[in-house]
Amino acid sequence: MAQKKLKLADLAKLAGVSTSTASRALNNNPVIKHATREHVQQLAKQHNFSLNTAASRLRLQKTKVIAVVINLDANTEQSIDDPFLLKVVSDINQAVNRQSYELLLSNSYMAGDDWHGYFIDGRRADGLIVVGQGKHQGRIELAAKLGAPLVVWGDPKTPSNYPIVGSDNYLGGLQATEHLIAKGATKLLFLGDPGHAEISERFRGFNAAIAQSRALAQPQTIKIDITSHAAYDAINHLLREQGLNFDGIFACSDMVALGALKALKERYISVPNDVRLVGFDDIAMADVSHPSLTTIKQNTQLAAKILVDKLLAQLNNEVVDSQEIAIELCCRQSS
Amino acid sequence: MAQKKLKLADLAKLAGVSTSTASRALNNNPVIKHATREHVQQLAKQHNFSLNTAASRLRLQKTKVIAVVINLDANTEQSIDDPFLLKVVSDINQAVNRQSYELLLSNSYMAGDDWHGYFIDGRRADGLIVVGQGKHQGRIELAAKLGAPLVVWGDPKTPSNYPIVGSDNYLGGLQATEHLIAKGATKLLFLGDPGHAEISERFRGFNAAIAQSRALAQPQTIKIDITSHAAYDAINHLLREQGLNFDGIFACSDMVALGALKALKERYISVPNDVRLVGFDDIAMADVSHPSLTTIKQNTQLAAKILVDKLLAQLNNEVVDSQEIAIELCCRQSS
DNA sequence: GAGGTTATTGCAAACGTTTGCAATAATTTT
DNA sequence: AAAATTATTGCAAACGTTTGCAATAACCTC
Repeated sequence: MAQKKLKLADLAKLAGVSTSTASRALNNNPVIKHATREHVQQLAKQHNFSLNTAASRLRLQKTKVIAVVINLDANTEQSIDDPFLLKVVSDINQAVNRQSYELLLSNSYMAGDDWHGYFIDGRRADGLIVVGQGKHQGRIELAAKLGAPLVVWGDPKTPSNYPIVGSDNYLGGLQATEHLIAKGATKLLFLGDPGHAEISERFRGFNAAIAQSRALAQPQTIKIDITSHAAYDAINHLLREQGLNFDGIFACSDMVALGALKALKERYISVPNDVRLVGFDDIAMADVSHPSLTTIKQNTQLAAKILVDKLLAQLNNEVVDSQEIAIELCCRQSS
Repeated sequence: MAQKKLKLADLAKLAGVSTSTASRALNNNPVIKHATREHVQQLAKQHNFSLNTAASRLRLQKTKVIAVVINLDANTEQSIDDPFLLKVVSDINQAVNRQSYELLLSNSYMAGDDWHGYFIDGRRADGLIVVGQGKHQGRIELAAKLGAPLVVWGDPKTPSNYPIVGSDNYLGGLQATEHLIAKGATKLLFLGDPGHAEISERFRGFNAAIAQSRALAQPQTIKIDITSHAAYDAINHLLREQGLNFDGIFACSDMVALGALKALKERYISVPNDVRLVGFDDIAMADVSHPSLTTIKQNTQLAAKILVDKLLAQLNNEVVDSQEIAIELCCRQSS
């Protein structure tokens, strides 16, 4: 029970070698004789020895930690509870671990405004992954300018002094809308908040698809918070005020789509017969919903891997660029 | 741009005081004259100074970090993607931050089997919150025995040498089932995996409710992985083989319930008219689904706060017990 | 078997804080 | 105004690693 913590010097004494040798043995330094290395390592295992990372980090000046900052606008309802964001974090966690780094989960509450100071100078992490571009990029820009190794999940088309990884939102919006049109929709509705960088790209794709096509009614745009609740309310409101004056919805996220779907089903408006509906993200619920949701799938697993790779490349002093991840239309029952 | 990192000694020199004084000034040590403290702090702000946490942790022998370990059985499909678990993690994150601790997100992949060694001896964290009791408690028990400050999200009724915080699963199962019966269900079906500690309690409640009641058919139990997909398959299989031989389902989680719901809706079985359905958790989707899902709400926010409080109490050498969190029946359209 | 190489180990310094104790400066008491 | 007290500050050690360099041990070569 809770015996005194073994330090490297103790382990070395047990093995009958110096601390330096023990250190090198544990780190598989090839300069150490095979036999002694084995001996030390076996002893370490036997006594459940673990290095003091605080000391190690101090000495090495690196932490083997990557901080993930959830960067949400204070004035939006889209929260850390958003299933898609959580999925992104979870995938990043896996990717980080696979590179044997650890993940410090953080948010602006803890980190304040000077992320470089807090994480990098403070030696809390070697680099930052920022999830969520937000509407204002000030803090990210600042951290990047101060030299923080950093990579952002967001809209890759945004000009920036830091690399951004994210889906091809424009193409996603375009394909989603083309799909709606192909399925016969003529009166289109966009549901989302074009104030967000990523969503504005989806919106651009939406408009481009409509411009390409002929004989379509003027599309409607409803600006709402990116939550299912806001979508539900918005659709209810629209139906109440103006009746069913649309036959195709491109929702900026699956949660938004599902909120809209609920409002439609409650009024016995058939999806996809009366209204075709396409979402964005491909969260788990898209497939479980009934009707299942046609959506633009974001490959978060691949994105997570690329985010981490790009961050590690920066730690390695390489220069890296923004990158777009291919999206994929998942055609299901709602369209 | 990326100038040399300021260390405390440098800041002290700037302020014209010794390192000790600077240190005390930054830590608001009352022994320091008010004027000098202000001076040092203002200088620190001005130069974006941050303490090197590695050095600080080494000296103080504590990290101000809490590790959260996602503890899932290797052989189950329920994954880190489970929306409910992610919600729990997210709520813990908030609670941890509110106590000005940081959150190290981890899993068995990184931590190996000796959590005490890895996190505590390794000075990666001051304490552990284990999310998910799993089917086997070996690693948790071991860590606790070795003296790791630790608290578990799981089934509080499980006898253990460590505190467990979780919902009153028995009562939840009981109330859910009583509700199904009150709504007229007579042929009940339990959907889940009683091998899990928490779910076995829900199952016990399910059976108790049935035992209390008269004139009910023998209930069915289908053992499945805790995923919507498994539930969907199971219900489909059951309907195909035996037809509709139940009129009430208690699903062990909302994801399971939603999977079941989809299978039912695809065969035009009315929920709640033909089959009443109750889930567990109250994830965001429960409300968005159509029909919306009656469920047993787990108060994850409160639970997170309690988990953190109990952990900090342990760090303070207090002895803490397991604790049950009250659940609440959320009656919606599916029943 | 002496001289030269090479393989293996150990010494000691450094990473940047915090803090007990001693030292000094400021204030009060007599 | 000297002595006694108290309020501030500084010195130096310690936290536990890692690593450049020097030292030793082992092996070759002729």
